[in-house]
Amino acid sequence: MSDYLDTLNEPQREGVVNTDGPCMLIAGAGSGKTRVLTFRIAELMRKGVDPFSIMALTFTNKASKEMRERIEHVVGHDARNLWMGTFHSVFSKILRVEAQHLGYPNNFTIYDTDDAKSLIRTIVKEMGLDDTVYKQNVVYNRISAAKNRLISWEDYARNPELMADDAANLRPEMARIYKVYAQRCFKSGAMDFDDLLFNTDKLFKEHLEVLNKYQHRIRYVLVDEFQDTNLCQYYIIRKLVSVTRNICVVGDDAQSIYAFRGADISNILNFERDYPELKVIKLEQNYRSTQNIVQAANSVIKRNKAQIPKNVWTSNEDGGLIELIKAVSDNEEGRLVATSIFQEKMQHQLKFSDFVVLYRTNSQSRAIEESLRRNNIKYKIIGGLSFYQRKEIKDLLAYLRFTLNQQDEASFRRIINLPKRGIGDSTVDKIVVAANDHGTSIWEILQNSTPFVGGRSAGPIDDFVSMIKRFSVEIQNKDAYEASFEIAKGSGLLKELYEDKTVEGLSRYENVQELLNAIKEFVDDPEREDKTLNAFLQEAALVGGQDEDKDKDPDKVTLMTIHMAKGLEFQYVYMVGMEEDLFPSQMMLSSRADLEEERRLFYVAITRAKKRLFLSYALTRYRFGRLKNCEPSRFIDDIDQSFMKVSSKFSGLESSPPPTDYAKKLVSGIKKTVASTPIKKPAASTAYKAPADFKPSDTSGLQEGMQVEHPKFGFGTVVKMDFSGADRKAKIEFKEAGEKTLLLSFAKLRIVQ
DNA sequence: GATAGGATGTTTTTT
DNA sequence: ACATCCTATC
Repeated sequence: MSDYLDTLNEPQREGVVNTDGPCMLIAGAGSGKTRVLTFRIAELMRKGVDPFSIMALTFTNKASKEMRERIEHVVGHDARNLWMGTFHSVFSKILRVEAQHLGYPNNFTIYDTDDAKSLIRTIVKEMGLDDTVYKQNVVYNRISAAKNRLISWEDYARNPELMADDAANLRPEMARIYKVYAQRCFKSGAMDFDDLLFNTDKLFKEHLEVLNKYQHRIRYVLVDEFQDTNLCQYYIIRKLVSVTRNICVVGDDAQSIYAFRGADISNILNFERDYPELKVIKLEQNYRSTQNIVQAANSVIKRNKAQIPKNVWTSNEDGGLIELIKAVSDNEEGRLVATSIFQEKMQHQLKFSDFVVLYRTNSQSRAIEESLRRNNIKYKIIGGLSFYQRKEIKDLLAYLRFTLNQQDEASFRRIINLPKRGIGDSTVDKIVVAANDHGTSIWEILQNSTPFVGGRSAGPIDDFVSMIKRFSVEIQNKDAYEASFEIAKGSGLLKELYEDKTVEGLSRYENVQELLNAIKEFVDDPEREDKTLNAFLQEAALVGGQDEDKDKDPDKVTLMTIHMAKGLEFQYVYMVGMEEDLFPSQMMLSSRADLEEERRLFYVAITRAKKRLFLSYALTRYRFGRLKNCEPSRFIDDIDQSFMKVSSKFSGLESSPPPTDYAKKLVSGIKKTVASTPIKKPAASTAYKAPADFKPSDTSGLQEGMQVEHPKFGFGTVVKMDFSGADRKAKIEFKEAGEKTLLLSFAKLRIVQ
């Protein structure tokens, strides 16, 4: 534990050793900032600082988990006593203890973005407003931005600037929606993600004795990815450290890519104003990338105006030049990337896992996936829906939440008619309106619903109420797992999913089982103190549920958006879709600030690469179902051209080029015209006749990319194998019948090749 | 009150 | 292209 200082360079060492007073570490890409942060915490503990008085805040669960592990590696078991976690989880823990000061119950519910948006939608409808003007996304973002800037609904309504802005944008009722939304959340005993921070600030502002308690309890605060903090987060930490002034923030203004969700880069740019005695340390040596990559990245970022001057350098080798790949179409782009990956892998004896394909938008993954599949290159996609966002999971969680908190309107709306029990939307609206009119709660109305709803609904409502009451008893008498299991059964959710024998239904059933397993694991975890269902729900709400990588084959090419790649590194990086309007996104062209954020995003993409970087663009691309002509991105020109070369072997102009997709499209277009009547899919599936000698093959060795024949659907290609559940599934793209997901234990498949 | 088919609106993402 | 949401219909 004593020798870690020897492994650091001078600025890193300074960042570790100067533990007291305000400190800002400006950490260039690949400069080892996480190491500094972990060693700094270790150093504090070595000096005898109680881990209970150190708070380390991150933005993602992944980052906090990683940091905790690294610290534990250095200081051992004591690390678990640190206040360490995401902003949201750390402050929701404080709020759970102090909720009563704000008039909230201790078991308040946490609304995720979906819950919040659907509540907003019902409110907009209820107020009789035009939901094409007051779109849920627009309203949500507006309210969220207000909370991030510490503007309460009261402040909002009396802020002339905001009101004028809303009036100018023809949405004058925004302030009223904010007000109703805030009140409804409060009445529901619920906080959305922004409330967790907004209310923490409110708590500290309005209850100085509480603030004082935490100011003395927490002596050191460290913030990772400081460039991503919003005003609200900054105010909270500033209040917390105002006694000790022991605040250390780490960040890189060049990698600030989250302004769209409230991150305020001025926090980092103006930090010194609040702390004149600030010690600024710059970590400028890059240990990750080659000379060419580091310098190319520098040449890009220097085109931005708003930034802290720094000089990122490396002593690494020059490395290969950055290659530019031109393609005729998005499909050809995919193919060229796949070919290049294959060649580079062979030539340099690399693993698939050394490669990443980055894109600006998720929709770009399709063309890439297809070509990787065709070339038998294994890949995985990071991102998309997380476990806790699936409908069936949210449904069961809503039952659990409502059983614990019967004021929760969002959960109530979700489960009242699920499974179908004859209580429709109009009845639900009547109940909610009655509760609001009488100044009472939904639950009160439900228990005596006859005066408010049509006679037909009264019976089912009574049944619902007694069911929830039964569940409440279960929760008091049983542990979280057993109670949840009873609720899943008793509500009819499990039964309904069990009876759905489609592949999707099966996987939904398995997902619910998996949720129950997670609760069991939670209950059985000997390290956990609070094993209540409430604690589980709080945690579940705050983990994005990045599905753990328990993949048995880790050697795969990674596909993801640039945003997801932040903080990661790969030997080879393919940045695809380098086209105007796509990257930079057309929506980011309106202001200089937006374009600069987009350029920082490009900077992040470049600096993920350790050895080689490839950029590619296509001249045509399908977007929103139409073929579009594209121009190369201006960002390509942002790179100092001395670090680049245009790839000639892939330019499609060589002697025997494979037929381009463009050419294929022409051909298929001609065929279509000749056939003149487009064949409808159902007609096609009946047209196929299985040969008389059809014999199903043994499918135990079935793999992605294999060609198969099905007695009903005809010929197809295996697109994806799914081993996650008890039953193996295969997603197959049939030539005539389209894409189907089949259970291998049932499906009769003949392997063609 | 349930359901099927038409209109609609599409960045990025965490909590 | 595609998913989601709303509306017309049973």
